[in-house]
Amino acid sequence: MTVRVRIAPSPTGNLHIGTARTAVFNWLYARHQGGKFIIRVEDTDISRSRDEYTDNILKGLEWLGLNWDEGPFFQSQRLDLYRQAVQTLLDKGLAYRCYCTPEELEQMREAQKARNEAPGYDNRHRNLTPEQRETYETEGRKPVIRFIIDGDRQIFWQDKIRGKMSWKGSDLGGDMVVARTPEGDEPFGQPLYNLAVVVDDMEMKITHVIRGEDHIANTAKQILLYEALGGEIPEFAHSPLILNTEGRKLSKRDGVTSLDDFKNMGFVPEAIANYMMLLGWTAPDSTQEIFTLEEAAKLFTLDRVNKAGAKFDWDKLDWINSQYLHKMSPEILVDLLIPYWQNAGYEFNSEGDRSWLIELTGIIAPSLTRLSDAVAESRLLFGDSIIFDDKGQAQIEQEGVKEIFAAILTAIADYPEMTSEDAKAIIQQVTKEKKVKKGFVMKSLRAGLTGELQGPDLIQSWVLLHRRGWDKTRLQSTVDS
RNA sequence: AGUGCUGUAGGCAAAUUGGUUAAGCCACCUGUCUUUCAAGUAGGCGAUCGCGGGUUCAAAUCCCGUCAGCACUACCA
Repeated sequence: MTVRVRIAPSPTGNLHIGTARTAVFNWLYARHQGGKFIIRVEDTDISRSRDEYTDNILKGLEWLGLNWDEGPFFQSQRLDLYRQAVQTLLDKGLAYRCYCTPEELEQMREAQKARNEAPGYDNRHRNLTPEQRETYETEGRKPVIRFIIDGDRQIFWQDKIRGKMSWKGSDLGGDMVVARTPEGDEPFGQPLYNLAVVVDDMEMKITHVIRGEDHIANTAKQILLYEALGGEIPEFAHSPLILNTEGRKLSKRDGVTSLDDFKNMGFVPEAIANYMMLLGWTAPDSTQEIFTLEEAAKLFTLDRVNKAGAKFDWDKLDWINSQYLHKMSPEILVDLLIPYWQNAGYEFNSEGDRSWLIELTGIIAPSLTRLSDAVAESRLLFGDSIIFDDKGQAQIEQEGVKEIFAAILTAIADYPEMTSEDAKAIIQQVTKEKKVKKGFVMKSLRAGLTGELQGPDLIQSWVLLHRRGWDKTRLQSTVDS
């Protein structure tokens, strides 16, 4: 039997980080098993679904590296299938028309709440007489279709992550709505989520449903639907949720939750995918944490997925991201950095200055945590002028600094092309000549060159500045001041 | 309110399924390197395994009880 799993996003917003994590787990499982990873867009709620979100979700999954084998399929194009299923349920007497109005239902729930009871439908229209039905029809009331849930039924399944699960029918909130109120003259309206999911999973021969634990209650309802429709019940695996710092389910309200947000903050897809898989899963040897999707796929099994929810930890994500940035070659990293520099308005030509930019990338790479850090890390190395911070300013105002700079300016005139060795030699020479400590020269030079007292390696920075003639303009401005 | 799930250091987590001082990573602290910072490297601090009983020579692991957190209870997905 070939394993077939799916990710079923709903296009009611941009790709959410929780959806991305579920997608990662599904992808890893499919690849580990040599199975198929399928995408199905659950857009049955037409009022909330939008094409731009679908686009965003698909692009996001692609960007993460989660290539799929089938789809994307769209539920909105498969409505007939669901309608047939609803009709089947009706024909078999497993579903019925409920004429309750939203107001009546609301009243019922409030009454239940007042009595301190769990809210749920009381199945009041399950056994309507033909006369009652006729009355409602003539009143012009349009029915929803409800699927009968046997309160005495005990539903079991063996969850691949949580083990034995058990649910009682009477705790499912009453007979469930599977089709909405019809808009026009149809016999029933838009089929709903739980039904569509089951119909699709049956039809697409999904073997393993891997999803978040917020779907546990749905599972019991869906199993009943599988039985009613005569489908083979797949395996279920409910992963823990991603929690915010307060320990609640991460939601849009927490601000940064869409994959785009993470992308814009300077995280690379490899790092995000890596962190996502670590949220709940541990490799067999339990010590390795840096994995590409392909590496993890070789080791991924559901029984090593943890059951407890995991709080999202920015520090850890940052660290993982830095690991990827640090081992990336400058030739590749530079292309990721260029947009940030452009955005910052730095002075360069992405083609003409490419080799210079690659060199710059090599210098600042070790200090990058996020791509966006490149702006601050390289700020001191762009432009013919500089801005001094307090410490830098204090340094160049010290006795003898201008003379040192003048000597250096004289020296570099002899070096149209200056190497690191040349730079060191110049420093050595000036130190001797001015009879000062080498540390003083270095510190002053750093201040005169970058305006600050700390930053990337001084020699390398200088060589870089020299190649664009900015060391001369910068030092000269101090000498002239 | 019901139902379900979960509970190991600040965070992520492991523990060959009862057996020596409860792994590892992030964060934090320190040394080292670089005459700067970061990175790297070496080391360190931090947990009476939610709590209370019980079984046992031995329990994070088994049993009973208890508490807490979260999720779900839509004509959303």
